[in-house]
Amino acid sequence: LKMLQVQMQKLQEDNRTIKEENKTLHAEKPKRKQRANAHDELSVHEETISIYARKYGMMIEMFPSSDLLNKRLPDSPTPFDSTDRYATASTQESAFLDELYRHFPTLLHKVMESSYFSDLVMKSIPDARANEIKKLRGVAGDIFDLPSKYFTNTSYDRANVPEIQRLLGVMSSTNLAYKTFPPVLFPELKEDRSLKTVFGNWLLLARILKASLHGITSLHHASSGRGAHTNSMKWSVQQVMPGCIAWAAVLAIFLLSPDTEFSSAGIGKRSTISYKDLFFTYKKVLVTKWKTKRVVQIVTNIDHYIFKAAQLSALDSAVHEDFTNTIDHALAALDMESSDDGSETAADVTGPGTPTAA
DNA sequence: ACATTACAACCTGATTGTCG
DNA sequence: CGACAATCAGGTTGTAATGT
Repeated sequence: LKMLQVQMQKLQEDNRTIKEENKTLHAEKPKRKQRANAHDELSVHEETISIYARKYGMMIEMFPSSDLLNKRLPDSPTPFDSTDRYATASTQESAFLDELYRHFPTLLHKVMESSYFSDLVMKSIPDARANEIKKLRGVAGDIFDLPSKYFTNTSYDRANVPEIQRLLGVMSSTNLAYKTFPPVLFPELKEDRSLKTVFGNWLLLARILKASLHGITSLHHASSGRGAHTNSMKWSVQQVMPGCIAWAAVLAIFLLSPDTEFSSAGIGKRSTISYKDLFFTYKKVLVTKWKTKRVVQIVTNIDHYIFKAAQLSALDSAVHEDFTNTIDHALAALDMESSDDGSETAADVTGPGTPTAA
């Protein structure tokens, strides 16, 4: 009897502590309810924010830091496309905010300091990206002109495929040293230390962007006009921006890498590639060189491939490529016409603006 | 120190929605 | 209705917290 009493006492004690614990747990639960209420107030904007966040993640910034999203726009911000954007940490932040506030419509500006906004943006970006990656994996074979089996199975041993090693400039599968500017970014895979021709393989980048913006079927035949809205319609995109070219370059490398998933932290688990750093570097190069002849040329090519060629009548892909070659050559000949504002930054005006071979 | 559980991030297949 | 893309729900995987 004594033993039972002792046991009973102990059980009661346990029960009390459990009840206490339960109380604190319940005390924390209402927070979620409150959040749900706050959610209701702001939820009118949910869809709008989500759409713009998805676009933002692809066209502007792949890896925004969540605390910067809540900052107020400075009175006289550094313009997002200013060449001295990257001069100091504070100009970078200022330009980031300038770009952020230009991207999201004025209607949303008052909501942008809430954590509801940043949470939603931070959730939407990887979500949208996963969607694009899935689409791209299906057509990666066509994009790279390689067997599609390399890409459809995420854990295919890409590290040991010689063609892919060549694209990434990796010598052996054991020594995994990835470059910031791998050969795949250069025309005819010819690396150029001075970076004069970087992003010169515009066709690859254009294919990636076209598949993402106009749907994967747009790669093979001109859209027949029916079907659901594509990203480009929902976002009303008419031209490419530095951010999305960098986005395409990063995704090209990711698709070739042995990584099986694209973490939102921006580091490849297997490859240890820092996609975040790559994106930052690529965007920086593109923003600071945006007005140079070479970059203007590349951007014009990409814009034509994605936005002009898409509207022309149905052509099968072989004819289609001949056609883009023609455009390419014509543009190379006309060169100056494509950059009517003409102002080039001091650096990188050398070189005869050779046409990029396709 | 190791095993287990809980949870979040991500991917995928299935479903839903939209257009001509 | 057919074709297509967006979205949802469920499964998988990696990881931090917790238990043994």
